[in-house]
Amino acid sequence: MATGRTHRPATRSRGIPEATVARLPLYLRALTGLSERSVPTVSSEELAAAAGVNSAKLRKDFSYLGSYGTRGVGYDVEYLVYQISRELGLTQDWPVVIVGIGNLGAALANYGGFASRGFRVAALIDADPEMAGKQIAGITVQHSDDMERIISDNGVSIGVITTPPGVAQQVCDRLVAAGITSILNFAPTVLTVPDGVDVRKVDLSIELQILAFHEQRKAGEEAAATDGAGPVAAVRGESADKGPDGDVPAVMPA
Amino acid sequence: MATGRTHRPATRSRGIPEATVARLPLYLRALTGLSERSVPTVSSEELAAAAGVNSAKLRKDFSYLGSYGTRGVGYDVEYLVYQISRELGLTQDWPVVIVGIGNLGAALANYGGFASRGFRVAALIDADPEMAGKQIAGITVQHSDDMERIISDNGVSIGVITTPPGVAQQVCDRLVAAGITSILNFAPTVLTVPDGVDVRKVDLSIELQILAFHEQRKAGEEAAATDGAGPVAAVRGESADKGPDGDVPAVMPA
DNA sequence: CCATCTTTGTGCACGCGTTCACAAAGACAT
DNA sequence: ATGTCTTTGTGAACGCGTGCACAAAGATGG
Repeated sequence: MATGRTHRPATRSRGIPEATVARLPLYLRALTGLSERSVPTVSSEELAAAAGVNSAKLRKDFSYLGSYGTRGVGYDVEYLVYQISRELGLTQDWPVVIVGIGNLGAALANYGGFASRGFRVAALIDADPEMAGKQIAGITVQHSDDMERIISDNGVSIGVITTPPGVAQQVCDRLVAAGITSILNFAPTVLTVPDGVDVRKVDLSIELQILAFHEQRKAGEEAAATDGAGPVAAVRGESADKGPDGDVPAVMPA
Repeated sequence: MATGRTHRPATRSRGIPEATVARLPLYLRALTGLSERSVPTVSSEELAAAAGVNSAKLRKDFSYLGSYGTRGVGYDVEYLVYQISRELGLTQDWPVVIVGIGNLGAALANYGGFASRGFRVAALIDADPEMAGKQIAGITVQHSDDMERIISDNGVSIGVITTPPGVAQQVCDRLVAAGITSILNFAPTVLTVPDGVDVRKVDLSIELQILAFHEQRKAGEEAAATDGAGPVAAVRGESADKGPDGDVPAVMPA
């Protein structure tokens, strides 16, 4: 049962709760904005509003990092920017490889937010020989045959997977074997990795489906309020063309 | 003062916990795979493995939907696909607009996963007059002047924002005013919306920063284990708790 | 029909995360 | 120095999510 974990078992990294870690980048972004406007200090209330969270939560989050505030005044913006950056490991440079240079991979390569804060796209890798040699965002695409060498030579530890789902696990395995220990997965697949490797997934389809759920609920409530007749009347008409996959009529067994 | 919750206050939609809703798409994907391979039934253990979750959790999740399993046998794949699809509102068609047709917006427009299950890109909208009229993924880009009409005419209730952060809030406001009630936000900004509007955000930069945190932690532990001369060498003084006083090096990550 | 075996559905306990509420700490004015 | 005022840092309560462990339910075979 060497099954890799997909989800971190709440390791409680170093006393800093996972939920707090996930919010630190949010605070950092808000603080950077203040820093650019030369705001010297900020209260937990103000910063919380800017980050869209509860102020008590923010204070508790910061308390895990240490006592960096001054009572009666607030937090020193520059100092806090530095402390959070350091805590997140952004004072060093993280080389990143992107594997799978389709539309999404190319978009990410061009995405400014990548380079902005401690991350540097060290290489773009694709399995298509046609792609190799092409320039994207000023970076030459390399063939996946050289994956291991590229990762080793550049000391890369973070990989981004933007391949089709069919090859994602296979790519993942090679990345891990080559020394990658953190993966950001855009492919709609459950990746299995050994212990010690972190995987975070970004799944557009899932996000949309969650929105659809709430949207449906809203429509249902609204309809129930206006009238009992059905909002979802023609729901299952749908019919015809349907999927490349064996999408089925889905009969109702008892 | 404007309401504007960014985070849903755990509405507990209709007895179905939010955490469960977030996992339903995962189950649905695994089930679709089984369906394509004509697997008739599946046990909670098998399906949980395929979805990368705990089997008890999966059973509990399904219990919120009803008692759809058969003890001693498992779950009927087709039936479950239908039930989950219905619960998520995927038996109807959801028209979606994408606003901001840069690299990312174009990538999403081309993304197959969009159309695959209940979602249809009804329109691509951009503020640049140069973009208007161009064809992307077989869809003609329209100018943002027509945003309200497009949304109204097509009965769109879900919007995707892939604009630069500077205009995201403004675009969001217009979308909401035009009738959009669910937003998927890719811009690195905290969006403020009225009650009744759902926002989910996808933030590449934040995901990377979370990975960096864990990566740094791993490097630190490793270095501590192998003693002093770790691979990352000059990560930082780290050890002692810095100067408690305002001795601030304060780096400025642009 | 009864025994056995498999698998679901769930009661229960536990831990994490969130929020409230307030005492302690420091700034600032007099 | 002293009092007042602001804001932090945190103890404590609460609710949600998770996972264990098991009884109930149904299939299956004799």
